[in-house]
Amino acid sequence: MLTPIGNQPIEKTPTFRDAAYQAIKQAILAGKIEPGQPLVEERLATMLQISRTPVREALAILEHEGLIAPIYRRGLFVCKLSREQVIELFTANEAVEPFLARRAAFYATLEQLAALDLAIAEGEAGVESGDIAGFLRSGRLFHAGVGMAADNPTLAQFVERNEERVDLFLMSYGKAVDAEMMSASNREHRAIYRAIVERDPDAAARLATYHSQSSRERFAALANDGSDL
Amino acid sequence: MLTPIGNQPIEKTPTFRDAAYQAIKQAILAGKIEPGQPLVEERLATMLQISRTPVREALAILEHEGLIAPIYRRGLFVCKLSREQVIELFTANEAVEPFLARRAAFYATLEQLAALDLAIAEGEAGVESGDIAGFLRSGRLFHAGVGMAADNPTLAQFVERNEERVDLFLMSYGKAVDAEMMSASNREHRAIYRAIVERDPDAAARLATYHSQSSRERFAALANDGSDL
DNA sequence: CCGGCTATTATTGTATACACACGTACAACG
DNA sequence: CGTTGTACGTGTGTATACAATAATAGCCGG
Repeated sequence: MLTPIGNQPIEKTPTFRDAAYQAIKQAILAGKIEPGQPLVEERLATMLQISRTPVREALAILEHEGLIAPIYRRGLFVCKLSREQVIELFTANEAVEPFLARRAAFYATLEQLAALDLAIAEGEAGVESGDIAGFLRSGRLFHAGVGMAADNPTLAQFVERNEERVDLFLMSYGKAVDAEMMSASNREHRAIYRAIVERDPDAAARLATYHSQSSRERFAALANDGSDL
Repeated sequence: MLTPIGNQPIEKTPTFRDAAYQAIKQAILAGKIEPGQPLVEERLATMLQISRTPVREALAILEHEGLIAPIYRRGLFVCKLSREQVIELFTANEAVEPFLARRAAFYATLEQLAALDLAIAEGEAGVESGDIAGFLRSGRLFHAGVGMAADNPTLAQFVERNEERVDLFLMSYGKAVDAEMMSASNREHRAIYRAIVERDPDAAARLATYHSQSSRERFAALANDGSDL
């Protein structure tokens, strides 16, 4: 929690804006909003039982985050990134994840390790049941967890935002994500987790590098044959 | 410029919100708003000759960026980070800057190199004239320039945002930033620049690592003796 | 049947109005 | 003299009203 003065925690703000931000973001990431369809402010407002004002403020933030984008006086749309933009996001994470994994091996608390374990388990469950959105969510949970364990909220948040945008892309091309890719990703997550548990920073960093790169390569390969990517 | 569909550039949105965002952000970064004093929406609105609505949307974004923070129903204030939070930002940049410098050595165009040169010159001028805000601004320009040259806007923006927040902190303790620190920083910038010009990725990355670390250490040392840090 | 023009509608962008909470000043009271 | 309660002002948080523009439907002519 960010504070104006020093870092003394302040009371949470129960504003409609924050609630709308969370609700809309979750709706987008859960795929409940058809990509390509506009996010109509009035509709969102009535759904959330509030007025357009806080909805607009929430949307302004989501736009700044890069999840949605406006066409002037036409509406806001869920972002459809280009292949190049997605690869850029993968590359960005490549720079950060090894750093985070290394630090996580130093600083992770037992609770944080448990959270990682849980995220991996959820991912494996997602593969079993073929729940792509759930699988992707667990992946975000894992990477965010590593970020938190690395004791650097700034970087953790950065990685999480990138993952969100990538996942949003992958979801709209859900058919392209196959079980083999998902389980490969899970295996790599578990390997990173083990290195962190064993407090082996070099291995954690190395495995994170490998995971980042192969994620990007898996995507690039997929995007090359992909019909409409 | 981010787009909803694919990556076809769209017409710029001439909204008051964007104008307010830029204006307020610049005002904050130029130190024109006394830290500790609240940002009163009505005042900002009358200054910019617009209503509170777009001002509020701009402020919501700035809050999300971490430049300002609210106290519920009391107002928005320019963030005063703690020493730990600033070090966290330095650490975050440490993870990213070598990566960017390395890539910049590969991808930088001549125009981008010229921009870097200009930024460094501006920094040296800032040291001469003792213009701390100008010096800091040129530093942001340099780092943002390396980010752009590295052909990864996502990472570039991340570094720039972190720099902004750090600089905001340094400005409020302006007296603590002495000429020796500034010129050391400039020297390191120029060294990185040279490595990029010579297309030497390893040297660029190494020098960027050194620069990031010594920046953090300079700050930490300063924050340790500093009277009221 | 189809293309172009106009009227209507829908939705954004902005302004204004209202409600509520917090801070302050001052008075009443112990 | 200190404390408490209350009235008032300031400013946020939210709702509503208005303006401008792009999409759409209807209409007419070919």
